[in-house]
Amino acid sequence: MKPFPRRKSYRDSITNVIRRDLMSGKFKCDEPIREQKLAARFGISRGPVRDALMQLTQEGVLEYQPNKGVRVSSLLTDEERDVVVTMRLELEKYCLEKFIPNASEEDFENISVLLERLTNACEVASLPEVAESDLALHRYWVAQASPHLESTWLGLSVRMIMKYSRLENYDQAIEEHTLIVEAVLNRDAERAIYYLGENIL
Amino acid sequence: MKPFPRRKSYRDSITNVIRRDLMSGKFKCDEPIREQKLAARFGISRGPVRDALMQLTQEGVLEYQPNKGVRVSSLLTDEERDVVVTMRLELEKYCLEKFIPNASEEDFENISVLLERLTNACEVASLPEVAESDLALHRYWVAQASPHLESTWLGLSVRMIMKYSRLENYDQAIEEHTLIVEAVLNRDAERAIYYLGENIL
DNA sequence: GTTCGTAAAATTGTTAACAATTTAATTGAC
DNA sequence: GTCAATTAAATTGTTAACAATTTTACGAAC
Repeated sequence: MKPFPRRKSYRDSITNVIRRDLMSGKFKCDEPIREQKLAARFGISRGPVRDALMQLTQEGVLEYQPNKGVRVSSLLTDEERDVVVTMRLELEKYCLEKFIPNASEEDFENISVLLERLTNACEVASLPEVAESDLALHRYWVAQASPHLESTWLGLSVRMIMKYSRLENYDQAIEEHTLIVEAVLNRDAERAIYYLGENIL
Repeated sequence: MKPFPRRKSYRDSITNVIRRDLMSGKFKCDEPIREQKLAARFGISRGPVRDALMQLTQEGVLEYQPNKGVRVSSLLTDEERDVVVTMRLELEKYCLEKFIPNASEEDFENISVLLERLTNACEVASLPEVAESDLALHRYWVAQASPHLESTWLGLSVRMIMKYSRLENYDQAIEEHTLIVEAVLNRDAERAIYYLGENIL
């Protein structure tokens, strides 16, 4: 019943928490999500919880039925996942191309930090942490290059990860992201995009 | 102040109404959207209005700032629109390929009706109606082929239309969609996809 | 025991009141 | 008159109560 720590708005905070739970498989597939339960867990009322659930529904992670609430969205088919991967790649390629030439030293600094966070998470082999820091790294250049398309990107990426996460191979994840980031730091867009293509599939 | 007609949930109804207003340019760009005003207009409370605004935010049509509400989202750049077009095309191609072989007679019937609705709207030259029936037609095979990705598709499509709508050329719209639908009715996926590519750009 | 209908419980949908925050207006000093 | 600080208004954020709907539990009839 302890009140949830409030950074900005409940909405964003609990959306992130629930999304992380979903990505790390804390809920079974097709399991219904109860507003009351979450509200109690976070020590707040149902209002913000509804907001969060609705946002995740729009991201495609949850499925909504009127008067019946939301359930964990059934996973994409292999074909659908392929389409999603292609779309995400298309979008993220554009973002990298746009981002790299204009990136500042501060950007590089931030990216390095994010890469290190990912590396640490991989070494501890904590799936939720890995998934989150993986997304956070990619998200950085997406947000910088095209804030308009950030939420579109997020929806694609989360669903990609939920289908079957290659994140199990932690060493490979470190390797791949290190290569991408190195290319970015050298402002070598072509190579960065090449390694991105290797990473996302 | 008359109460809004309720088909299923307020949420969906007013989301559609507001989206239509946005697509037909009823709100200026960057104009703030006031919850109270909309609630009064629909004769309901702020709750469902908030839901609708949030959904449209996730679609990318509105922009949200904590404690400041939502504004009409500034339009995509030309580059961003190109990316969105590519993504939508990728997604819709997949849906057509999936849909056409399995389509039933009832599907064909529904599609014919939707095409006729679009044609009528074009002849009356009513922009909101054209935009809506255009989306409704495409949406049909997307929903049939991949309900999982329907909301993703909708987000892309609405933003595409908002950027600059080629819908002004009504005769061309009729022509293009007639060709697509004809190909669909003949179960000719290849041709349907070809004309789709001509239509979406 | 099964099946149907009915009542109870649980859950979501909506509302109105209140709290917190932001924005606008007012006042005062200079 | 300009600018800053303070106050008032407007707006969003949150909550709790109530309404509507769905799900579950319970019996009665057969």
